[in-house]
Amino acid sequence: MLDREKPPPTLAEVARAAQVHISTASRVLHAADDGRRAASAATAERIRTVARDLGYQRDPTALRLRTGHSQEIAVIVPRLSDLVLATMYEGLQQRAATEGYTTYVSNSQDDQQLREQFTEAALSRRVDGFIFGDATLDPTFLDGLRRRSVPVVLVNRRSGDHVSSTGDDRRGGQLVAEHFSALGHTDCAVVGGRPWASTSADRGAGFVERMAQLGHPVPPERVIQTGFDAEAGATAAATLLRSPGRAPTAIFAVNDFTAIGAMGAVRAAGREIGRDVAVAGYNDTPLAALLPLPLTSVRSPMAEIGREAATLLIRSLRGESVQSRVFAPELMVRESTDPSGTAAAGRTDVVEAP
Amino acid sequence: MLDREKPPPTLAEVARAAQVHISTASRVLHAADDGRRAASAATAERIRTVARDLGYQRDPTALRLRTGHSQEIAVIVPRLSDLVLATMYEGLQQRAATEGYTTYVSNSQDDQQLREQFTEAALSRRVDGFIFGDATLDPTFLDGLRRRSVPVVLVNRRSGDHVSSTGDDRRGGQLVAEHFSALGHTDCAVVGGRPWASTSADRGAGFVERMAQLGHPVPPERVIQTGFDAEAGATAAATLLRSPGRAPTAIFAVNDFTAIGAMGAVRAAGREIGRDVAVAGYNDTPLAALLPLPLTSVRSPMAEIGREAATLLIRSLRGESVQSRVFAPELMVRESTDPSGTAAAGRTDVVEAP
DNA sequence: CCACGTTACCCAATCGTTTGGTCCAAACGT
DNA sequence: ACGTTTGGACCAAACGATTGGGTAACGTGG
Repeated sequence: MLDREKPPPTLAEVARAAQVHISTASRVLHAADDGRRAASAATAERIRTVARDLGYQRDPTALRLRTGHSQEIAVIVPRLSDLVLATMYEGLQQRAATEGYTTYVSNSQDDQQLREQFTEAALSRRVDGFIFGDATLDPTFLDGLRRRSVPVVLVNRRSGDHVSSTGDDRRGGQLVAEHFSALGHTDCAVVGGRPWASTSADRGAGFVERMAQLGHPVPPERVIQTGFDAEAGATAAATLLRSPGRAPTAIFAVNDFTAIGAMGAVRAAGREIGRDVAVAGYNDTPLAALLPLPLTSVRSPMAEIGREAATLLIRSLRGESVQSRVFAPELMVRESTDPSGTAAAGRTDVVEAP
Repeated sequence: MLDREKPPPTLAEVARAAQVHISTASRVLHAADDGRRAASAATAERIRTVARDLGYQRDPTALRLRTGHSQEIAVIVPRLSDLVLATMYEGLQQRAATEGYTTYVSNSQDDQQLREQFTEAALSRRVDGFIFGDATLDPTFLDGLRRRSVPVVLVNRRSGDHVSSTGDDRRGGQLVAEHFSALGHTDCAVVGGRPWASTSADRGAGFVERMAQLGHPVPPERVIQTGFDAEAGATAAATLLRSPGRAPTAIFAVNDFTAIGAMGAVRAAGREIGRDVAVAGYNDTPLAALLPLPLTSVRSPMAEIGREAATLLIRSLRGESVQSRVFAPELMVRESTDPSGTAAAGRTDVVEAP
């Protein structure tokens, strides 16, 4: 119970109260050098009780100044109001906290200038390492940090050969392709995302590649990358639906928000979702299952991906060598692609990834 | 450009290079005492150029140790994956950053034990102040912090007489009541929220109170408080729709996520949203307008509310006296309550709050 | 009785800043 | 011409911890 009125007790006060030297108290309370040089059992116990009684808590600021380690991790994400990143951050923050690290987070909005600005600011605050959730496929910026030997781990998006914790996006795209194909769709489209984000790029590539293998190639003009929000999905889908020639019968949106936008556009065009046009999303956000028309989506373990990112960074801060982790996705089939529940033989719930 | 290989230059190195005493350099570079005791113009300029050339950046850790101010703000929210809180946090973090404060955030999940745990942890890290986004109407916990003279500001939810930055939730509920009443609904219900959260309590109270004034009282069993997520909205709405007697013709969900859940339940019950049952939400999240069936919702300036919370706390840290801010809401009418656009005379967009 | 290894401590330097105190010289007022 | 102010700069003591380097006291084997 710290009180702001009178400042918290210092190590010196504890030492005085226990009638020992401050250094002895330090060694006893935080036996860094495995207690070899600590005090006798009796003295140690006395120091500990005094510390407890006084409510002593080591001042982290002084510790940092002395040791040079801030025990802080900077996290940079495109937007925290993106549920996917927020969830990953929750997992990451929780893991970091249990390992004694505190995290603090900034939104780069996928803007290179803001990204650099936050990075330099964090560096000047002497953070121990970084977790980037906003990496681009072009690793130039990250390579620069590596050259300055700044510890970095990526989350959600991969880039170059930097260590990352991600879902298997290519596989996720393939799962959707297999599902669409099984439902008999031969004329498909991909909406949303950005070419420089590995998530959407890999999801799209996996989808297109598998579709081609299955004999139904997706022409380039059927891949419309407009962004990650609902609005992006709406405009892309609207474009597809009024394109010359046959409109697609199935749309793969690279995340649930673009999927929701796409569903809106489908409905606005007077088509029925699921029946006329199938729509699938990605990430299986909590909303997907609860939408007025439940959305088929690829589930990736977002919190787990976040936790792993924190673990990877902390281990690499300890000098261990670490390598990227990739998490397997699952396809969750729902009415937006399969209104009558035919594909999964009457089931509308989990379909395991192979 | 800091490099992790060789440690960044210290003030002492700058002073040596500029041939002045370290204290002179300190005063010149960070004129705390309004420059009265600083150096001559020539010396000052010399020190500044040397500092720039060496890439000097003041070590925040040493600063904190010396001054006792951490320049840090702890933020505690129920869940960062809740878009509303995430958006407020974005605004708050941004404002804090421009004022030279860094923020760090934890999820309490509305659990009192976690809340206390995070608070004590932050206190032991010597944060300068707190912003709580998870306050309960019962101010006991916050009163305790005040007694220990810990600077606190609330965001989103109010509590007791603690300083807060919130939307005018009561007024928002009234707006929805007026809208429903104008559409001819006499039989309404409220779903979602928790009795101990001022947001949902005030929204519900404002709605019920105005509805009664307008001659259509809402019976207590028509107010079902189940939580804040989509699932909560779905179960509450399902209960209402299969209740004995007449089912309500209009549902006010205390936020957009519960509204989405409620819409799902309405559809699952075979009723048409907007025509058979009107549904309104709260917060006007970006999704609301882009749903397959656009959702009527009360807009509150979330980012602005967050920014103001940061401003209030920082000003109170500076010793200024501050008071709570309440932001006016606007009703955004869309198809989920008004499918043909009659109410707003053909318009489906903004209706200003009076 | 002495040399020596242990045990159980204490001492003091150090991390990078800020800031009240001191001091000298130049400027100033009368 | 002589005290008094003041601008400009230096000195050194903090802030709260860690940690390598002493050093008494004590037991023990030769």
